[in-house]
Amino acid sequence: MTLVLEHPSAFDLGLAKPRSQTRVVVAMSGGVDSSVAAALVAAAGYDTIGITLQLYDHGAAVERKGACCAGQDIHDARNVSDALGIPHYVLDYESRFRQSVIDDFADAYLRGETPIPCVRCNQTVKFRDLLATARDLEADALVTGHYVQRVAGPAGAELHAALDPSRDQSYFLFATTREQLDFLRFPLGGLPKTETRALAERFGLPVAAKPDSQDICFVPGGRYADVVEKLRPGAAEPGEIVDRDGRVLGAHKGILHFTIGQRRGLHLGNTDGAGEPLYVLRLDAATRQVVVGPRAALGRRYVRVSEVNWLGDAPLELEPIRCQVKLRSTMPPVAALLWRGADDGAHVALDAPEFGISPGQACVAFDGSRVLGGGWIAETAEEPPA
RNA sequence: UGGGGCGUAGCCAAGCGGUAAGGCAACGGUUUUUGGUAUCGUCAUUCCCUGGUUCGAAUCCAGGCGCCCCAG
Repeated sequence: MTLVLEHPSAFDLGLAKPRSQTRVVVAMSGGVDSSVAAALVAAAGYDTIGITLQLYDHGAAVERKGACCAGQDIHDARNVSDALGIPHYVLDYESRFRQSVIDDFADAYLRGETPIPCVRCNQTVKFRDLLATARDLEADALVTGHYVQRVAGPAGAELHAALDPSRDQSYFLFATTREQLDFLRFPLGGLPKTETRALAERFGLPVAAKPDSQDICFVPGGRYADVVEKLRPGAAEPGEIVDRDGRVLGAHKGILHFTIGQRRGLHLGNTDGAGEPLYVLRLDAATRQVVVGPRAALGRRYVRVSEVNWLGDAPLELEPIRCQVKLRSTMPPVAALLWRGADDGAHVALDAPEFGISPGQACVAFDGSRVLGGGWIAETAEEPPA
C-alpha cells in the first residue's frame, strides 16, 4: 500500500469510466478509517463526494470520545472534506436510524435476545438508505471505511474478510446483498490499521490521531441498559435468578441487563462452596427468569439461523457443506457443517462446542477468507438434531 | 448454662505460636465498531469482644457474647 502513498493514481476502484467522470460517494463517519478512505478516493482523481449521516441525538454526543455520526464527528468529517477539497453533505437520518436500529435494539433485549446494532445499521441505514441516496446522486459507487475486501469473482462480486484478521469487520457486514456489493467499494480491506494511521498522517488529515470508536455509538458510557429503559419505560422488570433445577439463587433488575454467557453482574457469591463462577445460561422473557450454571453448561454444538443472506456461488442445499463459522465478531472461525433450513433459514452443526452463543447475534459462514453468507442466531441446542 | 462444636473480608474458606492462602462476588484497567467472554490488577495492619501468657497470638489461657448439634 506504500505504493499508494507515492503514486495515488495506483489506487483503483475497478470502475469502467475515466476517474474524473466517475462519481464516488464516501460514507464519512468522522473517524480515521473513513477519512482515509475518502482521501484515497479523492487523491486517485475520482469525482468524490463525502456524506456524513447524522444518526442520533447530537447534543449529548458532542463531548464524547469514540462515538461516530453525531456532534463532533460531523465537524471532523467536514474538516477532513475541506482539507481534501471535496464537497461534503450531512444527511439527517435520525428518524430512520431510530426506527431501523435503535427500536430493534431495545425490543431485542425485551425478548431476551442480544442485538447487534452495528449489523442493523449497515444493513439498513447505510447499505439500503445511504446507498439509494448515492444512486440518486448519480454516483457510480459507494465507498466505506470498513475493513473488508470485495473481490471480483467469476460469478460476481465476492465478500472477503480483511487482509488483517485483527481488523476484520466482515462479521458485521454479512447481510450485505450481492446487489449492494456490486455498488460498494472498501479501500481499507487490504491494509493493516497501522498503515491507515500512517496514511492519515501522510495525507495530513486532522483526525489522524483520533482514537478508534468502540462501544455502541448511540449509548453513552457503555450503559446500554439505561438506553433501553429510556426507550421502553417500565421494561426493566425485576425477576429471579435460578439454577437449572429452578432453585432460586437471587434476584435481578431486569433480563435486559444480561446476555447468554455473561458472568459478571449477577452479584451471586459462592453459595455451595464449589467456588465455580456462574454464567448466564438462558433468559426467559416470559417468566423474567435468568437461568445460571457452570461454564460447562454453556456448550452448544447446534445453531439454527434465520434470515440468511447467501453470498456463495452455489445455492445452499439440504446436503451439508463444510465451512467455518463465526458466532461472535472477535472469535476465530471454527469448523462446522451448514445446510439449508426452512424458509430462509439454515442449520449449523459445530465440530466442537462453543460457549455463550446468544440468539440475536449473527452467525457468519466462511470458506477461507470468503464470506459465504450469514444470518441471525434464532436458537441453539447442545447437540444437532439426529 | 448437661455434653459437644463453631465464630477469619459481602459469601465460602485455609491457617494449629513467628507476623492473614485460595475461590466466588465486587471494583478498576487491557482486549473489542454489538452484548458478552477472556485477561491483568485492587480488595482483612487484622482474625466475635475483653483481659492474660509470650520477644512474638487468628493460633495458648480465662471470662464474656453469638450461633449450631446432641441429650434432656
